[in-house]
Amino acid sequence: MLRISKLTDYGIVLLARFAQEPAGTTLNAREMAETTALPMPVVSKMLKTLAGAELLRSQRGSKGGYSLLRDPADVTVAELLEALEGGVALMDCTAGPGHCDQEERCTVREPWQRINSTVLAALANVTLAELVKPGSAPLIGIESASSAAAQRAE
Amino acid sequence: MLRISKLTDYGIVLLARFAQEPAGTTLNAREMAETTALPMPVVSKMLKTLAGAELLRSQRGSKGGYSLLRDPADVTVAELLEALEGGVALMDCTAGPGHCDQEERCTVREPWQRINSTVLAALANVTLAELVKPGSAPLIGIESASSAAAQRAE
DNA sequence: ATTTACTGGACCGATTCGGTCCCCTATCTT
DNA sequence: AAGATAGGGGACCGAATCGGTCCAGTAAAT
Ligand code: FES
Ligand code: FES
Repeated sequence: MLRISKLTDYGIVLLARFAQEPAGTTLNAREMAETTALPMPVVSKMLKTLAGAELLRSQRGSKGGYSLLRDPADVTVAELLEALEGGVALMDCTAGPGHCDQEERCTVREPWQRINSTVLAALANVTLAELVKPGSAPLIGIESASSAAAQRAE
Repeated sequence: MLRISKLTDYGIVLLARFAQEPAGTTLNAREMAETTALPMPVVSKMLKTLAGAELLRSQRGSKGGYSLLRDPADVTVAELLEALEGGVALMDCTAGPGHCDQEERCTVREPWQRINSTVLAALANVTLAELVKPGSAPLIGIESASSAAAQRAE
């Protein structure tokens, strides 16, 4: 259904939570679980993943926790998906040659590549900072696109 | 991994196959299986689905088969995904209220809606006809988006 | 009546998803 | 040094989805 996984969403929620704090704030898993009302094991798991992706810095031991490693304005949603879901490829075929055994016959392959690029571009154009601050939404081509779609619908 | 299912892809390949023929051409499941080199049961299943979605007209009996019901230039990729995968909702939460039990707390919900709209718009801007004819690719904002992403990457 | 071909749905193995648990190691506090 | 705290790594599990097959039924042409 063209959906990203719930876990990934949770991961992003967590990251957004960090982005709301002053830069460098350290929060531990328990605190995160409380403020997001998510089950502790899930929070822990996702934080680990995010740390592994070099998005969070982890600090062990008592008084430990996680802190945001990068400027929220520099982290794109595309990157997050990359880190949490291992890449954005609308279909196996899009990921590169060798994934589909009928790449020759297939006439739709190349157009899909372009579509995939478009989607990726859309995701790369939104940053973590923009996820936190509502209001200004500099999403590319959304008006032109939706109006075009509206025209088409007539 | 933000991917559409293989079956869906196959369905689109089949549809594209029809779009290449003169309008109204009737092809049966066996023929489709041959020209696409896909296993017959799969082809059959997807054709049924497509017929159910009112994209193909089905004709039973001997000399029967399927034929394209709509003008390829009027069918958008977004529609296809809608029909084959039951909607485009990046995450459960995006599909509407009541899917996620923390809609209140969640600060990322609304921004995601916009992102979802953007992706949807991108998909709604490509028609079946454009999938078949390569070359001209009027994908929205792809240059502006990729250049914006490039700027960001610096 | 026979043959062709779509229809509807059951069904199955394999993978992924969502989520939990446990043991280990690092660090801070006292 | 001892104890408490907190992350790291990974196994693990049930449930849902995915990819694909199969078959009994029905409509149409000849
Ligand atoms: S390349 Fe895989 S279906 Fe087109
Ligand atoms: S509304 Fe479901 S996670 Fe934000």
